[in-house]
Amino acid sequence: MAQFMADIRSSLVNALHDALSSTGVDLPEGFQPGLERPARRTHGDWSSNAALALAKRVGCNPRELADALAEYLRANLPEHVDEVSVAGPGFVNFRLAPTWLHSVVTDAVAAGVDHYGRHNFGAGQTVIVEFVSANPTGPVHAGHGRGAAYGDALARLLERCGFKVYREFYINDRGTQMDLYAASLAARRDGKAVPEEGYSGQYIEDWAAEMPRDVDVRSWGQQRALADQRAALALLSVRFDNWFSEQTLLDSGAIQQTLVALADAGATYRSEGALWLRSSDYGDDKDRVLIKTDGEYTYLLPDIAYHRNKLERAGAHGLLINVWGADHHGYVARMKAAMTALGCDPERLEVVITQLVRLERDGEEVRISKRTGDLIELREVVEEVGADAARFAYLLQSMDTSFTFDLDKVAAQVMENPVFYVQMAHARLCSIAARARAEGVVRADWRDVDLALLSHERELEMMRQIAVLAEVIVAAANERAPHRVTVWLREFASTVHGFYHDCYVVGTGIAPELTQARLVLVDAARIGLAVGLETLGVSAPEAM
RNA sequence: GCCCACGUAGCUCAGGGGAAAGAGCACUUGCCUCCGGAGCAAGGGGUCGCAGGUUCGAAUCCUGCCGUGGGCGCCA
Repeated sequence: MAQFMADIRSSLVNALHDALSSTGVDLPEGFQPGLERPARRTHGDWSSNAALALAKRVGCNPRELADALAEYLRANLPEHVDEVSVAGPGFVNFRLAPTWLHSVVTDAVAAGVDHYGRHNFGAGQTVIVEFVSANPTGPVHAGHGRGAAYGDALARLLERCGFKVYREFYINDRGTQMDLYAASLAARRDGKAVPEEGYSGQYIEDWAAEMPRDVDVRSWGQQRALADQRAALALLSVRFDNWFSEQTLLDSGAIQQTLVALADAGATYRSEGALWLRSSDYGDDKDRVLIKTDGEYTYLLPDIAYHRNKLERAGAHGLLINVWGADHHGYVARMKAAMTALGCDPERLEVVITQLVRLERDGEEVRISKRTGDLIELREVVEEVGADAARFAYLLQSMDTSFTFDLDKVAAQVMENPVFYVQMAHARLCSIAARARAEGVVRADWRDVDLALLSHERELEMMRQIAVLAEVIVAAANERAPHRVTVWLREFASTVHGFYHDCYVVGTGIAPELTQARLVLVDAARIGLAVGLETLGVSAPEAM
């Protein structure tokens, strides 16, 4: 599996190193020959720009250097390499032997869905991924869905890379917004107008109507909102390991301890009746208030205490990843400043900003507005389009782009909807295997099957892409970019449909040995699709 | 005004130092004796926002400008 990929890669890098030293090039400190997959297959399976990068230093023509490297490499062919060539301005291209692809297939089949594309470079490291963290003052809306799908997919990717991951939701269950929320609920229950700056929206009416008379409004309202959020997120298959209450930080004294720690660090001062954090000493634009003149904490102070708590739980080498909406980006500098003031490495806190979501229905924009109360709830979105389609749509693009979620298109169970295209590819592979069973084909052990029979371009392409998946998972995890997996899935599904169309597996005209080889390939491809879908948290149905 | 992200095909978006710019949708045209046609194949469609710079090489990195969205609270 990934083991093999690492091996082919390092074997090529080592070979390039040897070739370079044979030419007597004196290499810059720590030089690593570049090795990448060429955009065009005609350029080979792997390509190195080492000659281009070093030509100037050596003082010769890049082609000449590339020729010298290629000559050495041809005389000392690394394993699985069929051909070494020089092309373009001075690229050294490697073409691999089919044996390489055969091991890709057997690795995938041997590893299965649970182990293929699994890596262990994260072993021993804890990551706390905090996401959604909506206020407990109402339902989660469609915009939260993006953070929810993203946070969970990122967690899954990190888990596949060996990290110990905690999914965490921070509950702002105290402060001004909670007061306003409780006041709004009480007002509507009593048939009065909601207070100024209060919460309106239909859900306030509904919840106020179902609220018993003799309850603590705050507490009841909070439980009501949390239950609703939890249920809506569960509909999207997002579950948290920890729902962390801000109130517990007050109860445990953690906030007081944080104040003391900040004061000890000389990072606070009193001015104009408030307590300030010297955040501008630590990279923020300005200083920030921690305790208001009325004695109440700002949002920031408990949140600093919370991050301190998380760092402690994550351990010495632990990492915190926060997923915040674009409307919170201005908050990043002050939180990092606070972490720095407390003497911890700000690098251990990573904040991913997700750009906002635009909703469309029938090509018309649907406003996600809290003020008017006509927000589209996440629950509505999931109920309308389904959890799989919603997640796939949320994870289709980079989090850096604000994207348009078209409810009609995402809901459509048709080919133009990528999630069905990908799931269909998986179902088709399953149906081939089922067909083989129904036809009474006895599957040989994959170790006894001659994979050299797989020579159709569709088959070769499938094998190459299965190999790429293992790298895609690493890149997606390291770049915090689950959409890389989504992109791979779409491309791979396209190859699978092509294979399905061109390469029959069972049938009267198919040689039994070829059927066997293709059944193994079908299994490997099915595993690839299932692994990709699993890292996104999208189901891989056997039939549709 | 300052800060962040984005600007790539008609639309939604990949690619984020390398070789001739990609996908899906939409449009045009082919393909069902046979594992599900919910599919496959072919075609048209681009000054990669604009202008400089760095580099052997820039859609990609840097600077400025223009445009879009978001932020700039003792709200969260």
